[in-house]
Amino acid sequence: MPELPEVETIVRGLRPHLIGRTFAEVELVRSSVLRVPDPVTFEGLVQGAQVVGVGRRGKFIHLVLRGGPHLVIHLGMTGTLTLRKAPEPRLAHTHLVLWLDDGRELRYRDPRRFGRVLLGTPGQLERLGALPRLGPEPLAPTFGRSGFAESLRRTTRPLKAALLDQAVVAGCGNIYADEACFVARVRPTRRGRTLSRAEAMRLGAALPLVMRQALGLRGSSFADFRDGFGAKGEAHEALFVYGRGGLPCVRCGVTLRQTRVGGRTTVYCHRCQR
DNA sequence: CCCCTATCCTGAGGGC
DNA sequence: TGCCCTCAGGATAGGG
Repeated sequence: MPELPEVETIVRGLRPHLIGRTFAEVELVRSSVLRVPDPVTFEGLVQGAQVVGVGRRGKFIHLVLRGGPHLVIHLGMTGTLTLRKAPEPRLAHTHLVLWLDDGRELRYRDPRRFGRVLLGTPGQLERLGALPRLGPEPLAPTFGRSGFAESLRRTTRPLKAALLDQAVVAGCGNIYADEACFVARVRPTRRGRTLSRAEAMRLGAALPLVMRQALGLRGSSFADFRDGFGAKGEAHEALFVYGRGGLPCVRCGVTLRQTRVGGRTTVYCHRCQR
């Protein structure tokens, strides 16, 4: 499941390879991955367009095209965006192939199809309501002053549900929500309202910390995540709680508890986290 | 307004 | 060996 560190790994890897390149050919294999008006316009606008920027907002990848439109890609659960030499075999569930002017292909693949592709200027996409409202960026230097900690203290939802809400904080998913709660020593089941100022501040510090750590290890690869060249990350080997229900807490040794919060599997240490 | 649940989708893994 | 069942979860629609 690509979250912020995984998406940022892809963006940083692809950027120097894509900037300045032109999309020579567009192959839209499964047009239902497009969530914008019509496939014909899509192909017309993307074909021949030059990439002038590669960025990220939350879990959305933005390929900025000359003239203003953004090709926006969300990877959902199982999406990958990889650069390949044309003759390399194409995996099943490859929904979109963009041929570059240097003989390589940018391939968008997503077996579970929770991802999507958008195209439009930022203004157009906003008017269409195609992009959700996104909260502050955990890696931004201003994150500490973004009001994130305060917004946690205003909700009656469980912490876990608030952390997964992209309007509260951009880019957090199931892995790093659990990891941040562990580092901040707060139970993900706690209602936001019940947090002390100190606990909310600890979460505000923990989230950028766990994400920077994961980014340094090029993301967590369980089943699906691959970087822009098909390689796995190593961050999953350094996780404290995610995927470790029933195993001993790395801090105190007690058995980690696994439960469901906000419809998601949630793992925490009932001794370290209060 | 806010919160919660069901839904989309495929592949992996367990049980028999 | 193969079949069936369950489970994984990001975002969103719709109900309470």
